[in-house]
Amino acid sequence: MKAHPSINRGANQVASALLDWYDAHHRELPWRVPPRDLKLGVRPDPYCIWLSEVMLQQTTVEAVKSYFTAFVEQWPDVFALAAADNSDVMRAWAGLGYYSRARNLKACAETIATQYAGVFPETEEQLRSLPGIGPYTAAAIASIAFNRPAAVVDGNIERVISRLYAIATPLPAAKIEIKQRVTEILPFDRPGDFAQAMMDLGATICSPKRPKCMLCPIKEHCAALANGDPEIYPAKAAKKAKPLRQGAAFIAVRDDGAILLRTRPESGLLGGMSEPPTSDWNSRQDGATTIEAAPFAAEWRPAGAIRHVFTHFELALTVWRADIKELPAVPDAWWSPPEQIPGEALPTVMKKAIEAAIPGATKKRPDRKGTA
DNA sequence: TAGCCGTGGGT
DNA sequence: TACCCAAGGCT
Repeated sequence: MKAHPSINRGANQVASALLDWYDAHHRELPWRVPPRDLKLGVRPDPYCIWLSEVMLQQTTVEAVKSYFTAFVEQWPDVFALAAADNSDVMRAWAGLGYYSRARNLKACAETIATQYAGVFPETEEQLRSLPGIGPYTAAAIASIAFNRPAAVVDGNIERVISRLYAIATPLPAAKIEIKQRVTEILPFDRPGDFAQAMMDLGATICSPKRPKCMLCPIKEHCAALANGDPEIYPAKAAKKAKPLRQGAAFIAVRDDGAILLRTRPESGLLGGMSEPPTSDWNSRQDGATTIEAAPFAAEWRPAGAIRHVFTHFELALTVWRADIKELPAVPDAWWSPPEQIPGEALPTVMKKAIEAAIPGATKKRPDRKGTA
């Protein structure tokens, strides 16, 4: 048999050992076709691979599972998703975070349906041109869905490779060298399984803290382990402190328990999601008087305070409540009845604010008549 | 290039 | 508690 096309023998040994480990120890995931089924000729559904990869961007596997299952059930293929209402997609995505992903997901589905006749392109270059698909996701879809030899580099693989070769250059500058190393050891017969094997290894063995090196299938090749301290890789630049922003949220409650909601602007923080009226989040440092930002005059009463940590700042919201009898006209807002509130496109921070004023209001609960 | 963009779980 | 981190993309 001809030698493997990889450049050096050590690289071949890494890929071979990793694939053997993957065959025996891979994770079972709702969107994954396991190696035993691939060998029987089962092909992954590109729609499911794409959907899962977008959901998994900066998001844990455990958080994604239930969302993925719900999405596939509600929208079984790219045509169904392309035909969906934007508001339904945002509601289904609520709680998963990074909401531009949901907007790009819908836009991508529409492009695939109309410009690609519902068939996903197979090359990295074509995939990369679609909304919400960057370098990582394009390579992941090309390799996992279409078994093309693409160099997949995510956070797991950055960690595995930087340890394997003891790369001292801090991220993100090290990404170029890391991608080159992945390209060198990429096995051309099973690129999809190789990418998933690297990610499983990073998630279960080559973890950020206290890696389980004794269980690692490629420990014999690991320069960081040989040097004595794998945990110091990957090197990263220092992080900046998060500023604190303050504001107020106004929970207007109708006689029947409905609350007033509005839609946030399409772009920016929590873009396109729903919320109770809020002040701006930098107007004053004293939350006690932000009542001036209320959407209309009423008997606003203090109803608590919440804090929420975003990626680049922390937010402290003073929550106000008013029980409304004569309904004021508020442009671009609507009254959401109690049974609809749990299904609204409410980000977690807004659910916290509502809960502060009306405990239990955002929780889904079984029908009382049916569970007596 | 670096800031913006969520959330929940682990330590 | 405070910090880190997760199958990143966009501007």
